[in-house]
Amino acid sequence: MKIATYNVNSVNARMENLERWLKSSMPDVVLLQEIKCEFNNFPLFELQSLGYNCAVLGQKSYNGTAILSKKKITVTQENLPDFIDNQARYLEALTTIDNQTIRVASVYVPNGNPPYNNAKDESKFIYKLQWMDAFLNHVKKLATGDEKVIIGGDFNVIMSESDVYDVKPFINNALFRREVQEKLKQLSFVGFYDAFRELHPDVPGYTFWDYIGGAFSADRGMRIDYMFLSAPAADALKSCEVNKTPRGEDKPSDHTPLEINLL
DNA sequence: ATGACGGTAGCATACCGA
Repeated sequence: MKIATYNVNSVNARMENLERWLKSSMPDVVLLQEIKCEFNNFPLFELQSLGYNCAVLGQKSYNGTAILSKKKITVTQENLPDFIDNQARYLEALTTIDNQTIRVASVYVPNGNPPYNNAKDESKFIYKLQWMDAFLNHVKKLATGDEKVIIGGDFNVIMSESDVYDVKPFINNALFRREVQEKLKQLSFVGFYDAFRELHPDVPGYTFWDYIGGAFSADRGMRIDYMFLSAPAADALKSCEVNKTPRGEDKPSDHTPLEINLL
Protein backbone atom coordinates (compact mmCIF):
# COMPACT_ATOMS: atom_id res chain seq x y z
CA MET A 1 0.00 0.00 0.00
CA LYS A 2 1.07 3.53 -0.75
CA ILE A 3 0.71 6.42 1.69
CA ALA A 4 1.73 10.01 1.05
CA THR A 5 1.88 13.33 2.85
CA TYR A 6 1.56 16.64 1.02
CA ASN A 7 1.39 20.23 2.27
CA VAL A 8 -0.65 21.71 -0.59
CA ASN A 9 -0.65 25.38 0.49
CA SER A 10 -4.41 25.75 -0.21
CA VAL A 11 -6.25 22.74 -1.56
CA ASN A 12 -8.49 24.89 -3.74
CA ALA A 13 -5.60 26.80 -5.31
CA ARG A 14 -3.83 23.47 -5.87
CA MET A 15 -6.62 21.31 -7.35
CA GLU A 16 -5.12 20.90 -10.84
CA ASN A 17 -1.72 20.09 -9.38
CA LEU A 18 -3.22 17.75 -6.78
CA GLU A 19 -5.37 15.90 -9.33
CA ARG A 20 -2.42 15.39 -11.69
CA TRP A 21 -0.32 13.98 -8.85
CA LEU A 22 -3.10 11.69 -7.54
CA LYS A 23 -3.66 10.25 -11.01
CA SER A 24 0.02 9.56 -11.65
CA SER A 25 1.13 8.49 -8.15
CA MET A 26 -2.10 6.69 -7.14
CA PRO A 27 -1.61 6.66 -3.36
CA ASP A 28 -4.09 4.66 -1.28
CA VAL A 29 -3.97 7.19 1.56
CA VAL A 30 -3.03 10.89 1.51
CA LEU A 31 -2.32 13.19 4.44
CA LEU A 32 -2.89 16.82 3.48
CA GLN A 33 -1.83 19.95 5.32
CA GLU A 34 -2.57 23.66 4.85
CA ILE A 35 -5.84 23.06 3.02
CA LYS A 36 -6.74 26.65 4.04
CA CYS A 37 -10.50 26.18 3.93
CA GLU A 38 -13.44 25.06 6.00
CA PHE A 39 -15.26 21.83 5.25
CA ASN A 40 -17.97 23.50 3.18
CA ASN A 41 -15.35 24.90 0.79
CA PHE A 42 -13.36 21.65 0.59
CA PRO A 43 -13.34 20.11 -2.94
CA LEU A 44 -15.16 17.02 -1.70
CA PHE A 45 -16.92 15.98 -4.89
CA GLU A 46 -13.82 16.40 -7.05
CA LEU A 47 -11.78 14.18 -4.74
CA GLN A 48 -14.61 11.65 -4.38
CA SER A 49 -14.81 11.41 -8.16
CA LEU A 50 -11.09 10.60 -8.12
CA GLY A 51 -11.91 7.69 -5.84
CA TYR A 52 -11.13 9.08 -2.40
CA ASN A 53 -13.08 9.22 0.82
CA CYS A 54 -12.26 12.39 2.74
CA ALA A 55 -11.95 13.35 6.38
CA VAL A 56 -11.51 17.10 6.85
CA LEU A 57 -10.45 19.25 9.79
CA GLY A 58 -10.87 22.62 8.17
CA GLN A 59 -10.20 26.23 9.06
CA LYS A 60 -10.85 29.44 7.20
CA SER A 61 -7.79 31.01 5.50
CA TYR A 62 -5.07 29.24 7.44
CA ASN A 63 -3.92 25.76 8.44
CA GLY A 64 -6.37 22.86 8.06
CA THR A 65 -5.63 19.17 7.60
CA ALA A 66 -7.35 16.35 5.75
CA ILE A 67 -7.02 12.61 5.18
CA LEU A 68 -7.93 10.95 1.89
CA SER A 69 -8.31 7.20 1.52
CA LYS A 70 -9.45 4.79 -1.18
CA LYS A 71 -11.25 2.97 1.64
CA LYS A 72 -13.56 3.98 4.47
CA ILE A 73 -12.12 6.44 7.00
CA THR A 74 -12.94 6.38 10.72
CA VAL A 75 -11.80 9.58 12.43
CA THR A 76 -10.28 8.89 15.87
CA GLN A 77 -9.05 12.35 16.86
CA GLU A 78 -9.64 15.93 15.75
CA ASN A 79 -7.13 18.36 17.24
CA LEU A 80 -4.82 17.29 20.07
CA PRO A 81 -6.38 16.05 23.32
CA ASP A 82 -5.80 18.08 26.50
CA PHE A 83 -4.74 21.14 24.50
CA ILE A 84 -6.92 24.13 23.72
CA ASP A 85 -6.22 25.08 20.13
CA ASN A 86 -8.08 27.36 17.76
CA GLN A 87 -5.94 26.24 14.81
CA ALA A 88 -6.69 23.07 12.80
CA ARG A 89 -3.41 21.13 12.86
CA TYR A 90 -4.03 17.50 13.83
CA LEU A 91 -6.33 14.87 12.34
CA GLU A 92 -6.10 11.14 13.05
CA ALA A 93 -8.03 8.21 11.61
CA LEU A 94 -8.21 4.49 10.95
CA THR A 95 -8.51 3.05 7.48
CA THR A 96 -8.16 -0.47 6.12
CA ILE A 97 -6.09 -1.04 2.97
CA ASP A 98 -5.36 -4.52 1.58
CA ASN A 99 -7.11 -6.00 4.65
CA GLN A 100 -4.68 -4.20 6.94
CA THR A 101 -5.96 -1.57 9.35
CA ILE A 102 -3.59 1.35 9.75
CA ARG A 103 -3.76 4.40 11.98
CA VAL A 104 -2.73 7.59 10.22
CA ALA A 105 -2.30 11.15 11.45
CA SER A 106 -2.00 14.30 9.36
CA VAL A 107 0.11 16.81 11.24
CA TYR A 108 0.84 20.50 10.70
CA VAL A 109 3.24 21.74 13.37
CA PRO A 110 3.21 25.54 13.91
CA ASN A 111 5.92 27.52 12.14
CA GLY A 112 6.93 29.36 15.32
CA ASN A 113 8.66 32.38 13.88
CA PRO A 114 9.73 34.78 15.12
CA PRO A 115 11.64 32.98 17.88
CA TYR A 116 13.21 34.80 20.84
CA ASN A 117 13.77 38.27 19.55
CA ASN A 118 14.79 40.34 22.54
CA ALA A 119 11.82 42.48 23.48
CA LYS A 120 9.76 41.35 20.50
CA ASP A 121 6.78 39.05 20.71
CA GLU A 122 7.80 35.42 21.11
CA SER A 123 4.29 34.04 21.52
CA LYS A 124 4.40 32.14 18.24
CA PHE A 125 7.49 30.24 19.28
CA ILE A 126 6.01 29.45 22.69
CA TYR A 127 2.85 28.20 20.96
CA LYS A 128 5.01 25.92 18.80
CA LEU A 129 6.77 24.45 21.85
CA GLN A 130 3.50 23.92 23.72
CA TRP A 131 1.86 22.42 20.66
CA MET A 132 4.73 19.96 20.20
CA ASP A 133 4.53 18.98 23.88
CA ALA A 134 0.82 18.19 23.53
CA PHE A 135 1.52 16.31 20.30
CA LEU A 136 4.25 14.18 21.92
CA ASN A 137 2.05 13.47 24.94
CA HIS A 138 -0.62 12.12 22.63
CA VAL A 139 1.38 10.16 20.07
CA LYS A 140 3.65 8.44 22.58
CA LYS A 141 0.56 6.42 23.54
CA LEU A 142 0.24 5.26 19.91
CA ALA A 143 3.73 3.78 19.62
CA THR A 144 3.14 0.76 21.83
CA GLY A 145 1.34 -2.33 20.64
CA ASP A 146 1.23 -4.04 17.29
CA GLU A 147 -0.65 -1.37 15.37
CA LYS A 148 0.74 0.07 12.14
CA VAL A 149 0.82 3.82 12.83
CA ILE A 150 1.89 6.42 10.28
CA ILE A 151 2.27 9.98 11.50
CA GLY A 152 2.98 12.22 8.57
CA GLY A 153 2.99 15.87 7.77
CA ASP A 154 4.72 19.20 7.79
CA PHE A 155 6.66 19.27 11.06
CA ASN A 156 8.34 22.62 10.48
CA VAL A 157 11.55 21.30 12.04
CA ILE A 158 14.93 20.95 10.34
CA MET A 159 16.40 18.07 12.31
CA SER A 160 20.07 18.51 11.43
CA GLU A 161 22.52 20.38 9.23
CA SER A 162 22.14 17.77 6.50
CA ASP A 163 18.44 18.58 6.22
CA VAL A 164 18.94 22.09 4.83
CA TYR A 165 20.92 23.63 1.96
CA ASP A 166 22.74 26.03 4.29
CA VAL A 167 22.50 26.41 8.05
CA LYS A 168 23.67 30.00 8.29
CA PRO A 169 20.35 31.69 7.45
CA PHE A 170 18.60 29.39 9.98
CA ILE A 171 20.82 29.66 13.05
CA ASN A 172 18.16 31.43 15.12
CA ASN A 173 15.16 30.33 13.06
CA ALA A 174 12.21 28.61 14.79
CA LEU A 175 12.61 25.66 12.37
CA PHE A 176 16.20 25.04 13.40
CA ARG A 177 16.25 25.86 17.11
CA ARG A 178 17.62 23.18 19.39
CA GLU A 179 14.41 23.15 21.46
CA VAL A 180 12.26 21.98 18.53
CA GLN A 181 14.89 19.59 17.21
CA GLU A 182 15.05 17.92 20.60
CA LYS A 183 11.28 17.66 20.84
CA LEU A 184 11.03 15.97 17.44
CA LYS A 185 13.87 13.61 18.36
CA GLN A 186 11.71 12.41 21.24
CA LEU A 187 9.54 10.70 18.64
CA SER A 188 12.35 8.20 18.12
CA PHE A 189 12.75 7.74 21.89
CA VAL A 190 9.10 6.67 22.17
CA GLY A 191 9.40 4.24 19.27
CA PHE A 192 8.77 6.03 15.97
CA TYR A 193 11.04 5.70 12.94
CA ASP A 194 11.82 8.45 10.44
CA ALA A 195 10.89 6.56 7.25
CA PHE A 196 13.03 8.58 4.88
CA ARG A 197 16.17 8.45 7.02
CA GLU A 198 15.74 4.72 7.66
CA LEU A 199 16.15 4.07 3.94
CA HIS A 200 18.26 7.07 2.85
CA PRO A 201 20.80 7.98 5.54
CA ASP A 202 22.89 10.13 3.22
CA VAL A 203 20.41 11.77 0.83
CA PRO A 204 19.22 15.33 1.55
CA GLY A 205 15.55 14.50 0.94
CA TYR A 206 14.34 18.06 0.75
CA THR A 207 10.54 18.42 0.71
CA PHE A 208 10.26 22.22 0.66
CA TRP A 209 11.75 24.95 -1.51
CA ASP A 210 10.85 28.60 -1.01
CA TYR A 211 9.00 30.33 -3.85
CA ILE A 212 11.52 33.14 -3.63
CA GLY A 213 14.68 33.50 -5.65
CA GLY A 214 14.53 30.33 -7.74
CA ALA A 215 15.14 28.14 -4.71
CA PHE A 216 13.80 24.99 -6.41
CA SER A 217 15.95 25.17 -9.55
CA ALA A 218 18.99 25.91 -7.37
CA ASP A 219 17.94 23.10 -4.97
CA ARG A 220 18.05 25.42 -1.97
CA GLY A 221 15.60 23.28 -0.03
CA MET A 222 14.92 21.83 3.37
CA ARG A 223 13.57 18.56 4.75
CA ILE A 224 10.65 19.51 6.98
CA ASP A 225 7.98 17.00 5.93
CA TYR A 226 8.28 13.59 7.56
CA MET A 227 6.59 10.21 7.89
CA PHE A 228 7.09 8.65 11.31
CA LEU A 229 6.29 4.95 11.63
CA SER A 230 5.54 2.71 14.59
CA ALA A 231 7.72 -0.43 14.73
CA PRO A 232 5.15 -2.68 12.98
CA ALA A 233 4.81 -0.11 10.19
CA ALA A 234 8.59 0.33 9.95
CA ASP A 235 8.98 -3.44 9.62
CA ALA A 236 6.68 -3.30 6.59
CA LEU A 237 8.45 -0.30 4.98
CA LYS A 238 9.44 -1.05 1.38
CA SER A 239 10.28 2.41 0.05
CA CYS A 240 10.17 6.09 0.93
CA GLU A 241 10.72 8.74 -1.72
CA VAL A 242 10.28 12.47 -2.21
CA ASN A 243 8.24 13.01 -5.38
CA LYS A 244 9.70 16.22 -6.78
CA THR A 245 7.53 16.31 -9.90
CA PRO A 246 4.64 18.41 -8.49
CA ARG A 247 7.09 21.06 -7.22
CA GLY A 248 8.40 21.58 -10.76
CA GLU A 249 4.99 22.13 -12.36
CA ASP A 250 3.05 25.36 -12.92
CA LYS A 251 1.47 26.94 -9.84
CA PRO A 252 3.05 24.49 -7.39
CA SER A 253 2.84 24.30 -3.64
CA ASP A 254 6.14 25.25 -2.03
CA HIS A 255 6.18 21.69 -0.58
CA THR A 256 6.21 18.43 -2.54
CA PRO A 257 4.79 14.99 -1.63
CA LEU A 258 6.64 12.42 0.47
CA GLU A 259 5.53 8.89 -0.40
CA ILE A 260 6.00 5.50 1.27
CA ASN A 261 5.17 1.96 0.23
CA LEU A 262 4.35 -0.64 2.87
CA LEU A 263 4.25 -4.40 2.37
C1' DA B 1 15.42 44.06 10.10
C1' DT B 2 13.40 43.64 5.48
C1' DG B 3 11.96 41.67 1.22
C1' DA B 4 11.64 38.24 -2.33
C1' DC B 5 6.59 35.05 -3.67
C1' DG B 6 2.21 33.20 -3.14
C1' DG B 7 -2.37 32.38 -0.74
C1' DT B 8 -6.55 34.34 1.73
C1' DA B 9 -9.90 37.91 2.93
C1' DG B 10 -12.13 41.10 0.52
C1' DC B 11 -11.36 45.39 -2.31
C1' DA B 12 -6.40 47.99 -0.39
C1' DT B 13 -3.66 46.18 1.96
C1' DA B 14 -2.64 43.19 6.09
C1' DC B 15 -1.51 38.76 7.74
C1' DC B 16 0.78 34.40 7.28
C1' DG B 17 4.35 31.29 5.88
C1' DA B 18 9.65 28.82 6.38
